[in-house]
Amino acid sequence: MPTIEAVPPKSRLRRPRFTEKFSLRCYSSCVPNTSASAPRRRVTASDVAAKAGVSISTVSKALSGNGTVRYETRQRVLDVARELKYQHNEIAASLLAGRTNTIGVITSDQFGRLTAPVLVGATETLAEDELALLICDGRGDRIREQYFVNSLLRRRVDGILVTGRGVFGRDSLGLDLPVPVVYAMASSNDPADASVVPDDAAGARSAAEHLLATGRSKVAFVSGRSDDATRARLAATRDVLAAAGLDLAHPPLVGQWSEGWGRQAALNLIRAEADFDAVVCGNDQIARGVLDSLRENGVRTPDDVAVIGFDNWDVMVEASRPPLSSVDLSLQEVGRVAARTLIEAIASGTTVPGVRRVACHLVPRESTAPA
Amino acid sequence: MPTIEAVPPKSRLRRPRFTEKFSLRCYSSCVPNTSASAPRRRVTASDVAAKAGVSISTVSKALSGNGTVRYETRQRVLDVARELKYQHNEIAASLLAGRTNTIGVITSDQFGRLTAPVLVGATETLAEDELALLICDGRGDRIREQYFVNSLLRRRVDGILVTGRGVFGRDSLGLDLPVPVVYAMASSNDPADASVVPDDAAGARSAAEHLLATGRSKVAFVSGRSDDATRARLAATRDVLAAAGLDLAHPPLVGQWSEGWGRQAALNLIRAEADFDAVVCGNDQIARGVLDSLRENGVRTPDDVAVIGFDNWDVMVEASRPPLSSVDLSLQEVGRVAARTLIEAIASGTTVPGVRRVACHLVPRESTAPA
DNA sequence: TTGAAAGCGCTAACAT
DNA sequence: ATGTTAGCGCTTTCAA
Repeated sequence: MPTIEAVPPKSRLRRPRFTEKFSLRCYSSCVPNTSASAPRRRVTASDVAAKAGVSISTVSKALSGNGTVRYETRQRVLDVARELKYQHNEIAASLLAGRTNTIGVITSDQFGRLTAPVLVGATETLAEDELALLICDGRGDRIREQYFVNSLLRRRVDGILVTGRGVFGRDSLGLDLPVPVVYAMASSNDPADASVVPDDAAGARSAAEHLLATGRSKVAFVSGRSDDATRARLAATRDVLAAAGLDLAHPPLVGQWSEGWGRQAALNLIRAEADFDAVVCGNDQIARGVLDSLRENGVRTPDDVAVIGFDNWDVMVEASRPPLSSVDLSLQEVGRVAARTLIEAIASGTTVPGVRRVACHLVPRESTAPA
Repeated sequence: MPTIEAVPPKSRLRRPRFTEKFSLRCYSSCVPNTSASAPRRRVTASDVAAKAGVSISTVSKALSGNGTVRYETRQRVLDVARELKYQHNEIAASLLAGRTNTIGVITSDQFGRLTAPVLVGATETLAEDELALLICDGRGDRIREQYFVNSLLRRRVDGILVTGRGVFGRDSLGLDLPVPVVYAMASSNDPADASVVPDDAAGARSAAEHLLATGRSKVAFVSGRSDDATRARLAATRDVLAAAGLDLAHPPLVGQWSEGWGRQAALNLIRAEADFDAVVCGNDQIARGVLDSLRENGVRTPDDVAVIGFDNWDVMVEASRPPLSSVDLSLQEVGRVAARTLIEAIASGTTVPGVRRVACHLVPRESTAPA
């Protein structure tokens, strides 16, 4: 006979509070919403057991498919569960399993243009494995990050994903964390960490090769503030040119990551009477500025000059005149790879260190059509 | 004497698996990552208790500040906890408290331009109350949404936030959910639900008033595909004009939400030889297209024609020539209000139904400077 | 095939 | 002031 529990639903009027005022902030100091009317009682396995006339453990077995249960019994349990709208309590299960099937994400860039696609890729991959994402916005602030890391660990996440907004190095969250950490679109300065970034250099290489292949040879380079990404792309561009016995048609122009700077840079090139038939730009905004400025100064694209951007940002490439060729950083793929890396680290218990580079791909459009 | 538990750490080599193949999918079918090396054992309150020579409940009291503990005892417990790097297990606490301090978020728009700011505002407000966010990407697909709602409920979230990408109505998630639901930047078709959206009409009104106040009187209207937002803005614009004894200078032009359409629409106005001195645009992209097209056709902004957009999207307003005046939809504030609404609903146990409209604010820039 | 019992890590009455 | 005890909802030996 199953235990029929007639325990009166113990009303929890008051949410337990922590008011830890001492140095060790293990707990959260909590919200002042004490008003609470008792939350609706949820159906538990014991409710199902009672109604189905079996024990709780039989319910567990029937629902999980783990133990051995007679066919009819299982059917009855399933029916009752459905009828009662029973929902498995994953919190309780987590407690026992020592695993929450939850990943913590710390962004440095809220949900910016760079972070968002990474997150989309990651959520997708994690969702396939039924892993949920707990998101925190670290804003690139060490204090906030540390705070959220602790918060995530207290919630017993199985792993942590840190997203950044560039390939440049950032401080490690630390190696002594009890769960694996993977950096996406950011690389940790600590070589023992695992990071996933777009392969900027390869992207720049394919851009330069594309230009050469479509008959250009006098390439100019315009980018935003000098950083790792700009350096890598510039070096790669020069490599490809050098391999063809060429060099840049004009010293690299480095300024802001904006359309305004793109327009200015194009003017500079024109005023300097530089002899160029192609411009590689650090991002799509710069490229668009270059395009506009060239057009307004009587330089035709792609007839006279080819222009290529980075990011393949739909809003920019489509609105450009002509539509802009661009190097897609495959940010969603970066997110997916990071997620898979994390999943594997969790499964294996060890993180394979190092920087993984995800291939970029060139998306040719009219702005680099052969002259 | 405290119970000194010498239980050998039961290694959990295998993650418990569900292979439920029958109709009732209460549980997840799980990931095939069985390889697992045992996750590092975490420090528990009982470890702290043992080392501090007190009982577990004393540890709880000392750490939470709830019971009464002698000063020295508390200090000792705190010291040991810090030394052992004890981290409060919120999963266990949740189980008992019947509350997870976690909110589920279902987006319809991944992390698009509209959803992202809403999310930023919401995360901010929720984080202030130590609430975490579990994010799912519903992609506006009913099946996926339902799936994620169940997933969130199994994880026992305290409430659900649904974000959309417009003020237009959407299907309700249902009213029989055990936790409160709030719709942000989307309004549920069910009047019993709580929704938070930007006050589009008021925004359009302030735009029109701004134009009149700066000496314009012949207003044209260009927007994207006809929807609730467009209708509300158009009606509001007409109201303001009517109140001044005016009407639109040209029938409204409705097309796509793109720069290309903006350029086309401006051409249409010019070719139709419409007599206009201002254009209200449905979003910043359209406005920018209008600006570009006007300039390229010898119409000066703001001298001849004022142009105003919607969204106040930094990338667009700053790159426009001249910088674009725009109605900011206050999306972060929408997110914040939605979060607060949800927090209150959770605290009170009842959701106050209805649509809350958040004020928009006009950001005037050069494109509407007095002629 | 099923159920009783122990326990995941914590909290909260109730003793002492 | 501290400890004992009884759970929260679930899984999982182990016995029956």
